[in-house]
Amino acid sequence: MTNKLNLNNLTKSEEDYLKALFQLLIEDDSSKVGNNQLADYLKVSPASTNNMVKKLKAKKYVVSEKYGKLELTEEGKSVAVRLIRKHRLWETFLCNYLNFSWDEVHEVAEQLEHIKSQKLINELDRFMDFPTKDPHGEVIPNADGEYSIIPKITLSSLKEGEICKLVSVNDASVTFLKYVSEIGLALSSEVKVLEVREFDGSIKIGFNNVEETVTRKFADNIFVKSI
Amino acid sequence: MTNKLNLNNLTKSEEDYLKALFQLLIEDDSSKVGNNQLADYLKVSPASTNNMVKKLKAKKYVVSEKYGKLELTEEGKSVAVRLIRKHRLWETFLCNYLNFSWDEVHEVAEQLEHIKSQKLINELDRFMDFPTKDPHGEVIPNADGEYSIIPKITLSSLKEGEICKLVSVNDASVTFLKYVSEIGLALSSEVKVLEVREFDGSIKIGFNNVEETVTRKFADNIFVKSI
DNA sequence: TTAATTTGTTAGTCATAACTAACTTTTTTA
DNA sequence: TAAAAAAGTTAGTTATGACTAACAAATTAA
Repeated sequence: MTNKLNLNNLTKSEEDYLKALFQLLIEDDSSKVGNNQLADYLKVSPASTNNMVKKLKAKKYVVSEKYGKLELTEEGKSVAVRLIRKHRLWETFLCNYLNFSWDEVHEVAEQLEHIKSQKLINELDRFMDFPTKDPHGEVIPNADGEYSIIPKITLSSLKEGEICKLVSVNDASVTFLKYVSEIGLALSSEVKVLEVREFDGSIKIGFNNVEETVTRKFADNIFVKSI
Repeated sequence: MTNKLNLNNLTKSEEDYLKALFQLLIEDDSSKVGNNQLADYLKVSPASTNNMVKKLKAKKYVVSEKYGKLELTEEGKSVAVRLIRKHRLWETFLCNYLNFSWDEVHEVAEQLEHIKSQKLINELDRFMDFPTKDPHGEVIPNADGEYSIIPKITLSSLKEGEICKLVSVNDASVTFLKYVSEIGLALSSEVKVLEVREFDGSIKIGFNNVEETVTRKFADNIFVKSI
Protein backbone atom coordinates (compact mmCIF):
# COMPACT_ATOMS: atom_id res chain seq x y z
CA MET A 1 0.00 0.00 0.00
CA THR A 2 1.55 3.25 -1.10
CA ASN A 3 -1.47 4.96 0.36
CA LYS A 4 -0.29 5.97 3.81
CA LEU A 5 3.14 7.09 2.73
CA ASN A 6 2.10 9.45 -0.02
CA LEU A 7 -0.23 11.33 2.26
CA ASN A 8 2.63 13.00 4.01
CA ASN A 9 4.65 14.02 1.02
CA LEU A 10 2.27 16.61 -0.33
CA THR A 11 2.75 20.34 -0.07
CA LYS A 12 0.02 22.62 1.18
CA SER A 13 -0.60 23.78 -2.39
CA GLU A 14 -0.85 20.27 -3.78
CA GLU A 15 -3.37 19.47 -1.08
CA ASP A 16 -5.38 22.59 -1.87
CA TYR A 17 -5.63 21.70 -5.54
CA LEU A 18 -6.66 18.10 -4.85
CA LYS A 19 -9.33 19.17 -2.41
CA ALA A 20 -10.68 21.81 -4.78
CA LEU A 21 -10.82 19.35 -7.63
CA PHE A 22 -12.64 16.85 -5.44
CA GLN A 23 -15.19 19.40 -4.36
CA LEU A 24 -15.90 20.43 -7.92
CA LEU A 25 -16.00 16.89 -9.28
CA ILE A 26 -17.63 14.92 -6.53
CA GLU A 27 -19.34 17.20 -4.06
CA ASP A 28 -20.65 19.57 -6.69
CA ASP A 29 -21.01 16.64 -9.07
CA SER A 30 -19.85 18.46 -12.19
CA SER A 31 -19.77 16.28 -15.25
CA LYS A 32 -16.73 18.11 -16.54
CA VAL A 33 -14.14 20.19 -14.70
CA GLY A 34 -11.63 22.04 -16.79
CA ASN A 35 -8.40 23.83 -16.07
CA ASN A 36 -9.85 27.33 -15.97
CA GLN A 37 -12.76 26.32 -13.80
CA LEU A 38 -10.33 24.96 -11.23
CA ALA A 39 -8.27 28.15 -11.52
CA ASP A 40 -11.40 30.22 -10.93
CA TYR A 41 -12.40 28.18 -7.90
CA LEU A 42 -8.96 28.53 -6.33
CA LYS A 43 -8.60 32.16 -7.38
CA VAL A 44 -5.28 31.61 -9.14
CA SER A 45 -4.32 32.08 -12.77
CA PRO A 46 -4.99 29.34 -15.35
CA ALA A 47 -1.23 29.10 -15.85
CA SER A 48 -0.71 28.22 -12.19
CA THR A 49 -3.37 25.55 -12.37
CA ASN A 50 -1.96 24.11 -15.54
CA ASN A 51 1.41 23.87 -13.86
CA MET A 52 0.11 22.19 -10.75
CA VAL A 53 -2.06 19.77 -12.70
CA LYS A 54 1.04 18.64 -14.56
CA LYS A 55 2.75 17.92 -11.30
CA LEU A 56 -0.24 16.08 -9.87
CA LYS A 57 -0.49 14.01 -13.03
CA ALA A 58 3.18 13.05 -12.69
CA LYS A 59 2.48 12.01 -9.11
CA LYS A 60 -0.56 9.98 -10.19
CA TYR A 61 -3.18 11.93 -8.31
CA VAL A 62 -4.80 13.40 -11.38
CA VAL A 63 -5.59 12.01 -14.83
CA SER A 64 -6.36 14.06 -17.92
CA GLU A 65 -5.62 14.29 -21.60
CA LYS A 66 -4.21 17.43 -23.14
CA TYR A 67 -7.06 19.90 -23.55
CA GLY A 68 -9.29 17.34 -21.83
CA LYS A 69 -11.24 17.34 -18.61
CA LEU A 70 -9.60 16.76 -15.23
CA GLU A 71 -10.16 13.63 -13.18
CA LEU A 72 -8.88 12.31 -9.87
CA THR A 73 -7.32 8.91 -9.30
CA GLU A 74 -8.41 6.86 -6.29
CA GLU A 75 -5.26 8.08 -4.59
CA GLY A 76 -6.19 11.67 -5.38
CA LYS A 77 -9.68 11.21 -3.99
CA SER A 78 -8.30 9.61 -0.88
CA VAL A 79 -6.09 12.61 -0.17
CA ALA A 80 -9.00 15.00 -0.73
CA VAL A 81 -11.39 13.11 1.52
CA ARG A 82 -8.87 13.08 4.34
CA LEU A 83 -8.51 16.85 3.98
CA ILE A 84 -12.26 17.29 4.06
CA ARG A 85 -12.43 15.10 7.15
CA LYS A 86 -9.81 17.24 8.86
CA HIS A 87 -11.46 20.48 7.81
CA ARG A 88 -14.87 19.47 9.12
CA LEU A 89 -13.61 17.98 12.36
CA TRP A 90 -11.68 21.16 13.11
CA GLU A 91 -14.73 23.30 12.29
CA THR A 92 -16.75 21.20 14.67
CA PHE A 93 -14.14 21.56 17.39
CA LEU A 94 -13.92 25.32 16.96
CA CYS A 95 -17.69 25.74 17.12
CA ASN A 96 -18.49 23.27 19.86
CA TYR A 97 -15.55 23.78 22.21
CA LEU A 98 -13.88 27.10 21.42
CA ASN A 99 -16.85 29.46 21.08
CA PHE A 100 -16.38 30.14 17.38
CA SER A 101 -19.47 31.09 15.43
CA TRP A 102 -20.13 29.31 12.15
CA ASP A 103 -18.94 32.22 10.09
CA GLU A 104 -15.56 32.29 11.88
CA VAL A 105 -14.46 28.69 11.50
CA HIS A 106 -13.73 28.29 7.81
CA GLU A 107 -10.59 30.39 7.56
CA VAL A 108 -8.96 28.80 10.59
CA ALA A 109 -9.98 25.29 9.49
CA GLU A 110 -8.34 25.98 6.13
CA GLN A 111 -5.08 26.30 8.01
CA LEU A 112 -5.65 23.46 10.45
CA GLU A 113 -6.55 20.93 7.75
CA HIS A 114 -2.92 20.97 6.59
CA ILE A 115 -1.47 19.86 9.93
CA LYS A 116 0.12 16.49 9.35
CA SER A 117 -0.65 14.03 12.12
CA GLN A 118 -2.89 11.03 11.80
CA LYS A 119 -3.04 10.68 15.55
CA LEU A 120 -4.06 14.30 16.06
CA ILE A 121 -7.13 14.08 13.89
CA ASN A 122 -8.25 10.67 15.07
CA GLU A 123 -7.88 11.69 18.71
CA LEU A 124 -9.76 14.92 18.05
CA ASP A 125 -12.52 12.81 16.50
CA ARG A 126 -12.62 10.56 19.57
CA PHE A 127 -12.49 13.55 21.93
CA MET A 128 -15.65 14.94 20.33
CA ASP A 129 -17.23 11.46 20.34
CA PHE A 130 -17.17 10.94 16.59
CA PRO A 131 -19.43 13.71 15.28
CA THR A 132 -21.11 12.98 11.94
CA LYS A 133 -21.91 16.51 10.81
CA ASP A 134 -19.99 19.75 10.91
CA PRO A 135 -21.48 23.10 12.01
CA HIS A 136 -22.68 23.84 8.48
CA GLY A 137 -24.51 20.54 8.20
CA GLU A 138 -21.93 18.77 6.03
CA VAL A 139 -21.24 15.08 6.61
CA ILE A 140 -17.82 14.30 8.18
CA PRO A 141 -15.94 11.38 6.58
CA ASN A 142 -14.91 8.70 9.09
CA ALA A 143 -11.33 7.55 9.78
CA ASP A 144 -11.47 5.22 6.78
CA GLY A 145 -12.48 8.06 4.50
CA GLU A 146 -16.03 6.78 4.15
CA TYR A 147 -18.96 9.15 4.06
CA SER A 148 -22.23 9.55 2.29
CA ILE A 149 -22.18 12.33 -0.24
CA ILE A 150 -25.70 13.66 -0.21
CA PRO A 151 -26.53 15.16 -3.60
CA LYS A 152 -26.91 18.88 -3.07
CA ILE A 153 -30.29 20.40 -3.76
CA THR A 154 -30.07 24.18 -3.67
CA LEU A 155 -32.90 26.28 -2.35
CA SER A 156 -32.80 28.08 -5.68
CA SER A 157 -33.82 24.93 -7.55
CA LEU A 158 -37.19 24.66 -5.84
CA LYS A 159 -40.52 25.68 -7.35
CA GLU A 160 -43.20 27.87 -5.83
CA GLY A 161 -45.13 26.13 -3.08
CA GLU A 162 -42.46 23.53 -2.29
CA ILE A 163 -41.51 22.94 1.33
CA CYS A 164 -38.05 21.84 2.41
CA LYS A 165 -35.73 21.48 5.33
CA LEU A 166 -32.40 23.27 5.44
CA VAL A 167 -29.65 20.63 5.67
CA SER A 168 -26.43 22.51 5.00
CA VAL A 169 -24.91 25.77 3.87
CA ASN A 170 -21.83 26.71 1.90
CA ASP A 171 -19.20 27.50 4.52
CA ALA A 172 -16.77 29.53 2.48
CA SER A 173 -18.17 33.05 2.83
CA VAL A 174 -18.24 34.92 6.11
CA THR A 175 -20.65 37.57 4.89
CA PHE A 176 -23.06 34.94 3.56
CA LEU A 177 -23.09 33.00 6.83
CA LYS A 178 -23.59 36.14 8.90
CA TYR A 179 -26.53 37.02 6.70
CA VAL A 180 -28.05 33.55 7.13
CA SER A 181 -27.88 33.89 10.92
CA GLU A 182 -29.18 37.43 10.88
CA ILE A 183 -32.40 36.65 9.09
CA GLY A 184 -32.95 33.76 11.49
CA LEU A 185 -32.36 30.76 9.24
CA ALA A 186 -30.68 27.78 10.89
CA LEU A 187 -29.95 24.14 10.11
CA SER A 188 -33.18 22.11 10.21
CA SER A 189 -35.33 25.18 9.61
CA GLU A 190 -38.43 24.39 7.56
CA VAL A 191 -38.65 26.68 4.60
CA LYS A 192 -41.48 27.22 2.13
CA VAL A 193 -40.93 28.79 -1.26
CA LEU A 194 -43.65 31.40 -1.51
CA GLU A 195 -42.77 33.08 -4.76
CA VAL A 196 -40.13 32.82 -7.46
CA ARG A 197 -39.68 36.04 -9.40
CA GLU A 198 -38.75 35.41 -12.99
CA PHE A 199 -37.34 38.89 -13.48
CA ASP A 200 -34.24 38.62 -11.29
CA GLY A 201 -34.50 35.10 -9.90
CA SER A 202 -35.15 36.35 -6.39
CA ILE A 203 -37.21 34.14 -4.10
CA LYS A 204 -39.65 34.92 -1.37
CA ILE A 205 -39.43 32.33 1.39
CA GLY A 206 -41.29 31.70 4.61
CA PHE A 207 -39.91 30.11 7.76
CA ASN A 208 -40.57 30.39 11.53
CA ASN A 209 -43.51 32.68 10.76
CA VAL A 210 -41.33 35.18 8.95
CA GLU A 211 -41.13 36.04 5.28
CA GLU A 212 -37.94 37.09 3.54
CA THR A 213 -36.98 37.81 -0.02
CA VAL A 214 -33.56 36.48 -0.94
CA THR A 215 -31.49 36.68 -4.09
CA ARG A 216 -30.77 33.82 -6.41
CA LYS A 217 -27.10 33.96 -5.38
CA PHE A 218 -28.09 33.58 -1.75
CA ALA A 219 -30.39 30.64 -2.50
CA ASP A 220 -27.60 28.92 -4.46
CA ASN A 221 -25.63 28.55 -1.25
CA ILE A 222 -28.42 27.02 0.82
CA PHE A 223 -28.80 23.26 0.53
CA VAL A 224 -32.07 21.57 1.36
CA LYS A 225 -34.00 18.34 1.29
CA SER A 226 -37.67 18.19 0.38
CA ILE A 227 -40.13 17.08 3.03
CA MET B 1 0.78 50.28 17.49
CA THR B 2 2.29 48.34 14.62
CA ASN B 3 2.43 45.38 16.96
CA LYS B 4 -0.75 43.52 16.08
CA LEU B 5 -0.48 44.00 12.35
CA ASN B 6 3.06 42.75 11.90
CA LEU B 7 2.30 39.51 13.67
CA ASN B 8 0.33 38.25 10.77
CA ASN B 9 2.69 39.16 8.00
CA LEU B 10 5.44 36.73 8.86
CA THR B 11 6.18 33.56 6.98
CA LYS B 12 6.59 30.24 8.76
CA SER B 13 10.35 30.49 8.21
CA GLU B 14 10.63 33.99 9.58
CA GLU B 15 8.75 32.84 12.66
CA ASP B 16 11.04 29.84 13.07
CA TYR B 17 14.14 32.00 12.99
CA LEU B 18 12.77 34.52 15.48
CA LYS B 19 11.73 31.79 17.89
CA ALA B 20 15.08 30.05 17.61
CA LEU B 21 16.95 33.26 18.23
CA PHE B 22 14.80 34.00 21.25
CA GLN B 23 15.38 30.58 22.71
CA LEU B 24 19.13 30.88 22.29
CA LEU B 25 19.31 34.46 23.55
CA ILE B 26 16.76 34.58 26.32
CA GLU B 27 15.75 31.09 27.39
CA ASP B 28 19.27 29.69 27.15
CA ASP B 29 20.62 33.07 28.21
CA SER B 30 23.60 33.09 25.86
CA SER B 31 25.69 36.22 26.10
CA LYS B 32 26.44 36.06 22.41
CA VAL B 33 24.60 34.33 19.59
CA GLY B 34 26.25 34.34 16.20
CA ASN B 35 25.13 33.52 12.72
CA ASN B 36 26.57 30.01 12.64
CA GLN B 37 25.23 29.12 16.04
CA LEU B 38 21.75 30.00 14.87
CA ALA B 39 22.33 28.00 11.69
CA ASP B 40 23.40 25.02 13.78
CA TYR B 41 20.38 25.27 16.03
CA LEU B 42 17.98 25.40 13.09
CA LYS B 43 19.91 22.77 11.12
CA VAL B 44 20.30 24.97 8.07
CA SER B 45 23.40 26.33 6.36
CA PRO B 46 25.10 29.52 7.58
CA ALA B 47 24.30 31.06 4.22
CA SER B 48 20.58 30.52 4.75
CA THR B 49 20.75 32.08 8.18
CA ASN B 50 22.72 35.02 6.92
CA ASN B 51 20.10 35.62 4.29
CA MET B 52 17.19 35.42 6.70
CA VAL B 53 18.88 37.61 9.28
CA LYS B 54 19.25 40.28 6.61
CA LYS B 55 15.54 40.13 5.94
CA LEU B 56 14.65 40.23 9.63
CA LYS B 57 16.94 43.22 10.12
CA ALA B 58 15.20 45.03 7.28
CA LYS B 59 11.88 44.29 8.97
CA LYS B 60 13.21 45.55 12.32
CA TYR B 61 12.92 42.30 14.23
CA VAL B 62 16.65 41.76 14.54
CA VAL B 63 19.56 44.08 15.18
CA SER B 64 23.20 43.31 14.47
CA GLU B 65 26.34 44.82 13.06
CA LYS B 66 28.23 43.18 10.25
CA TYR B 67 30.24 40.31 11.72
CA GLY B 68 28.63 41.12 15.08
CA LYS B 69 26.34 39.25 17.42
CA LEU B 70 22.63 38.90 16.80
CA GLU B 71 20.01 40.62 18.92
CA LEU B 72 16.23 40.84 18.90
CA THR B 73 14.21 44.05 18.97
CA GLU B 74 11.22 44.27 21.30
CA GLU B 75 9.07 43.50 18.30
CA GLY B 76 11.14 40.41 17.55
CA LYS B 77 10.86 39.19 21.12
CA SER B 78 7.14 39.76 21.08
CA VAL B 79 6.71 37.56 18.02
CA ALA B 80 8.84 34.84 19.57
CA VAL B 81 7.00 34.83 22.89
CA ARG B 82 3.68 34.51 21.12
CA LEU B 83 5.01 31.50 19.22
CA ILE B 84 6.25 29.95 22.44
CA ARG B 85 2.87 30.55 24.01
CA LYS B 86 1.15 28.82 21.12
CA HIS B 87 3.60 25.93 21.12
CA ARG B 88 3.19 25.25 24.81
CA LEU B 89 -0.58 25.62 24.85
CA TRP B 90 -0.89 23.15 21.99
CA GLU B 91 1.45 20.70 23.72
CA THR B 92 -0.70 20.95 26.82
CA PHE B 93 -3.85 20.35 24.82
CA LEU B 94 -2.40 17.34 23.03
CA CYS B 95 -1.22 15.77 26.28
CA ASN B 96 -4.17 16.56 28.48
CA TYR B 97 -7.05 16.08 26.06
CA LEU B 98 -5.88 14.03 23.10
CA ASN B 99 -3.91 11.22 24.75
CA PHE B 100 -0.53 12.25 23.39
CA SER B 101 2.50 11.27 25.43
CA TRP B 102 5.10 13.91 26.15
CA ASP B 103 7.48 12.58 23.53
CA GLU B 104 4.81 12.84 20.79
CA VAL B 105 3.72 16.45 21.18
CA HIS B 106 6.69 18.50 20.03
CA GLU B 107 6.57 17.73 16.31
CA VAL B 108 2.83 18.40 16.04
CA ALA B 109 3.08 21.55 18.16
CA GLU B 110 5.80 22.81 15.82
CA GLN B 111 3.17 22.77 13.09
CA LEU B 112 0.30 24.07 15.18
CA GLU B 113 2.23 27.07 16.50
CA HIS B 114 2.14 28.61 13.03
CA ILE B 115 -1.65 28.67 12.77
CA LYS B 116 -2.64 32.31 12.58
CA SER B 117 -5.65 33.08 14.76
CA GLN B 118 -5.58 35.13 17.91
CA LYS B 119 -9.01 33.88 18.86
CA LEU B 120 -8.04 30.23 18.43
CA ILE B 121 -5.18 30.35 20.88
CA ASN B 122 -6.93 32.49 23.46
CA GLU B 123 -10.01 30.27 23.37
CA LEU B 124 -7.84 27.17 23.66
CA ASP B 125 -6.22 28.77 26.70
CA ARG B 126 -9.62 29.46 28.23
CA PHE B 127 -10.90 25.98 27.36
CA MET B 128 -8.04 24.45 29.36
CA ASP B 129 -8.61 26.96 32.15
CA PHE B 130 -5.41 28.94 31.63
CA PRO B 131 -2.69 26.39 32.33
CA THR B 132 0.64 27.82 33.53
CA LYS B 133 2.98 24.97 32.65
CA ASP B 134 3.26 22.70 29.64
CA PRO B 135 3.76 18.92 29.83
CA HIS B 136 7.53 19.33 29.97
CA GLY B 137 7.36 21.73 32.89
CA GLU B 138 7.94 24.91 30.90
CA VAL B 139 6.10 28.10 31.85
CA ILE B 140 3.39 29.18 29.38
CA PRO B 141 3.35 32.93 28.58
CA ASN B 142 -0.05 34.56 29.16
CA ALA B 143 -2.14 36.36 26.53
CA ASP B 144 -0.12 39.53 27.05
CA GLY B 145 3.12 37.67 26.43
CA GLU B 146 4.16 37.83 30.05
CA TYR B 147 5.88 34.93 31.74
CA SER B 148 8.63 34.29 34.20
CA ILE B 149 11.74 32.90 32.59
CA ILE B 150 13.22 30.66 35.23
CA PRO B 151 16.99 30.47 34.77
CA LYS B 152 17.75 26.91 33.73
CA ILE B 153 19.90 24.81 36.02
CA THR B 154 20.89 21.59 34.33
CA LEU B 155 21.23 18.36 36.25
CA SER B 156 24.75 18.15 34.86
CA SER B 157 25.78 21.32 36.69
CA LEU B 158 25.22 19.82 40.15
CA LYS B 159 27.94 18.51 42.46
CA GLU B 160 28.07 15.20 44.25
CA GLY B 161 25.66 15.01 47.16
CA GLU B 162 23.33 17.75 45.95
CA ILE B 163 19.60 17.13 45.96
CA CYS B 164 17.21 18.71 43.50
CA LYS B 165 13.74 18.59 42.08
CA LEU B 166 13.13 18.01 38.37
CA VAL B 167 11.28 21.06 37.02
CA SER B 168 11.44 20.70 33.25
CA VAL B 169 12.97 18.80 30.37
CA ASN B 170 14.06 19.72 26.87
CA ASP B 171 11.13 18.82 24.66
CA ALA B 172 12.81 18.63 21.30
CA SER B 173 14.03 15.00 21.20
CA VAL B 174 11.66 12.06 21.11
CA THR B 175 14.32 9.50 22.01
CA PHE B 176 15.46 11.56 24.96
CA LEU B 177 11.94 11.93 26.35
CA LYS B 178 11.19 8.25 25.90
CA TYR B 179 14.36 7.46 27.81
CA VAL B 180 13.39 9.82 30.63
CA SER B 181 10.03 8.07 30.99
CA GLU B 182 11.55 4.61 30.76
CA ILE B 183 13.90 5.01 33.64
CA GLY B 184 11.05 6.38 35.71
CA LEU B 185 11.98 10.04 35.98
CA ALA B 186 9.08 12.48 35.98
CA LEU B 187 8.44 16.16 36.65
CA SER B 188 8.73 16.89 40.38
CA SER B 189 10.89 13.79 40.99
CA GLU B 190 13.46 14.35 43.71
CA VAL B 191 16.89 13.49 42.46
CA LYS B 192 20.16 13.12 44.37
CA VAL B 193 23.51 13.28 42.63
CA LEU B 194 25.38 10.27 43.98
CA GLU B 195 28.53 10.39 41.93
CA VAL B 196 30.05 12.52 39.20
CA ARG B 197 32.63 10.64 37.15
CA GLU B 198 35.42 12.89 35.93
CA PHE B 199 36.46 10.49 33.19
CA ASP B 200 33.42 10.82 30.92
CA GLY B 201 31.20 13.23 32.81
CA SER B 202 28.61 10.55 33.52
CA ILE B 203 26.52 10.94 36.64
CA LYS B 204 25.06 8.42 39.01
CA ILE B 205 21.73 9.62 40.33
CA GLY B 206 19.24 8.31 42.83
CA PHE B 207 15.48 8.87 42.77
CA ASN B 208 12.39 6.92 43.90
CA ASN B 209 14.66 4.34 45.48
CA VAL B 210 16.39 3.55 42.19
CA GLU B 211 19.88 4.35 41.04
CA GLU B 212 20.78 5.12 37.45
CA THR B 213 23.89 6.20 35.68
CA VAL B 214 23.25 8.77 32.99
CA THR B 215 25.52 10.51 30.50
CA ARG B 216 26.49 14.13 30.59
CA LYS B 217 24.49 14.74 27.42
CA PHE B 218 21.40 13.31 29.10
CA ALA B 219 21.88 15.43 32.21
CA ASP B 220 22.28 18.55 30.06
CA ASN B 221 18.65 18.21 29.01
CA ILE B 222 17.20 17.84 32.49
CA PHE B 223 16.43 21.10 34.29
CA VAL B 224 16.20 21.22 38.06
CA LYS B 225 15.88 23.45 41.09
CA SER B 226 17.80 22.80 44.26
CA ILE B 227 15.83 21.94 47.40
C1' DT C 1 -18.41 26.74 -42.14
C1' DT C 2 -15.90 30.44 -41.11
C1' DA C 3 -15.19 33.79 -37.35
C1' DA C 4 -15.39 34.91 -32.63
C1' DT C 5 -15.03 33.45 -28.12
C1' DT C 6 -13.64 30.54 -24.63
C1' DT C 7 -10.42 27.34 -22.86
C1' DG C 8 -5.97 25.49 -22.35
C1' DT C 9 -0.87 25.71 -22.88
C1' DT C 10 3.80 27.46 -23.00
C1' DA C 11 7.51 30.55 -22.07
C1' DG C 12 9.53 33.57 -19.22
C1' DT C 13 9.56 36.32 -14.71
C1' DC C 14 9.36 36.97 -9.67
C1' DA C 15 9.61 35.89 -4.55
C1' DT C 16 10.77 32.68 -0.92
C1' DA C 17 13.97 29.91 1.12
C1' DA C 18 16.92 26.37 0.82
C1' DC C 19 21.74 24.92 -0.96
C1' DT C 20 27.25 24.82 -2.24
C1' DA C 21 31.48 27.03 -3.12
C1' DA C 22 34.41 30.68 -2.69
C1' DC C 23 35.87 34.38 -0.17
C1' DT C 24 36.62 37.78 3.85
C1' DT C 25 36.83 39.04 8.53
C1' DT C 26 37.58 37.89 13.20
C1' DT C 27 39.35 35.14 16.74
C1' DT C 28 42.39 31.80 18.56
C1' DT C 29 46.63 29.66 19.29
C1' DA C 30 51.20 28.27 18.47
C1' DT D 1 52.47 38.44 15.92
C1' DA D 2 51.87 35.53 12.19
C1' DA D 3 49.51 31.39 10.86
C1' DA D 4 45.56 28.55 11.50
C1' DA D 5 40.94 27.99 12.61
C1' DA D 6 36.46 29.60 13.13
C1' DA D 7 32.87 32.62 11.97
C1' DG D 8 30.50 35.35 8.76
C1' DT D 9 29.46 36.91 4.00
C1' DT D 10 28.59 36.87 -0.96
C1' DA D 11 27.55 34.95 -5.37
C1' DG D 12 25.30 31.82 -7.88
C1' DT D 13 22.06 27.62 -8.17
C1' DT D 14 17.85 25.02 -7.21
C1' DA D 15 12.78 24.04 -6.23
C1' DT D 16 8.12 25.63 -5.31
C1' DG D 17 4.41 28.13 -6.74
C1' DA D 18 2.69 32.31 -7.90
C1' DC D 19 2.33 35.74 -12.02
C1' DT D 20 1.75 37.97 -17.18
C1' DA D 21 1.90 37.74 -22.02
C1' DA D 22 1.63 35.29 -26.06
C1' DC D 23 -0.08 31.59 -28.47
C1' DA D 24 -2.82 27.19 -29.75
C1' DA D 25 -6.83 24.31 -29.61
C1' DA D 26 -11.63 23.64 -28.98
C1' DT D 27 -16.11 25.26 -28.77
C1' DT D 28 -19.89 28.33 -29.88
C1' DA D 29 -22.33 31.46 -32.72
C1' DA D 30 -23.18 34.09 -36.74
